[in-house]
Amino acid sequence: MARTWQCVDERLQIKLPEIFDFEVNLDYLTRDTNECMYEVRDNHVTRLIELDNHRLLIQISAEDNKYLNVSFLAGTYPDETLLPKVVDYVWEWFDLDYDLAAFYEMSRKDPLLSQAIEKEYGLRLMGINELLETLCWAILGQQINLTFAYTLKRRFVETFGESMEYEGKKYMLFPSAETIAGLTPEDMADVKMTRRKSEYIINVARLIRDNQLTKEALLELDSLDAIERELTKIRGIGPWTANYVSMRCLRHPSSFPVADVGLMNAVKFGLDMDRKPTQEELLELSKKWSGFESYATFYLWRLLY
DNA sequence: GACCAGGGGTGCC
DNA sequence: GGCACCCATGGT
Repeated sequence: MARTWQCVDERLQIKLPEIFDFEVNLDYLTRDTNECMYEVRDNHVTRLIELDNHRLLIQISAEDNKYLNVSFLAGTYPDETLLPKVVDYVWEWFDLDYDLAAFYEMSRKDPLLSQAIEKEYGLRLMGINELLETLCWAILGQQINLTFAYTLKRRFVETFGESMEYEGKKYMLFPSAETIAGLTPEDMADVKMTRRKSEYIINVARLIRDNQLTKEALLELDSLDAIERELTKIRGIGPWTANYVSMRCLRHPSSFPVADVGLMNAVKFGLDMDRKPTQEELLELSKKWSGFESYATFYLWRLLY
């Protein structure tokens, strides 16, 4: 979709696609109060990003769900040449390319998805633009409850990430591949993730630092199977993590983390079952969602909130 | 104090 | 290739 935007008084105004609800998306962003990568307050979201070695503190709000407005805080208004990249960043983060109408049309035939859509109308699959951050988040979150996962991420980011202060608040950048690649599991002991996870994360950071693993190369692959094969070669990345990453970062439409406990619980809740569905049952269900599995998963997760 | 958590590796057969 | 077992800590 064409990206229509303009710059007015040092503020970017980005034209939104037809189906979009900013408040619903902000609700998603506040799913855990311990989130450390951005701050949601007074109907806007503020975060620190880095583009071409420039740090920008951006604040995003919406205008009638017709435009997103992006302003730059702390004197970080960039050179004009960087503005299109800010638009790209925001566009990707909010997944504004996705054809929500097509997903909704498919979902209306499915009672389970229909209830999720009614609850979350206008939600887009809020992503994680950086491959390293997505992989670290997925790995550290394996097999622990989400609340604890957010605590681990916060400790990790606050210990090893850089930040910018503005009006008494600290805005964090995720630690760089170089930084993480230089760590040892001992360095990460205070973060209190398992030693194994520390090893996985350091290894992934080294692959990314050395350009052996890039988002661009993964995006070149022609199928979800190929992405899964490539990612699961890496220690600590199994089918769940590969699908999670392809969903949140690579934006593949058909990612489906079948082993996901949250997804199982959501389906159990949505179908009023007295037990969690098995992976086989989930796969059977997902046949109806072919081509839309990523959004189906994302919307179903929201049933639990 | 048990049971579970947005899994994955390893070793055994 | 399927299965049991381990990781290891915190939330409920």
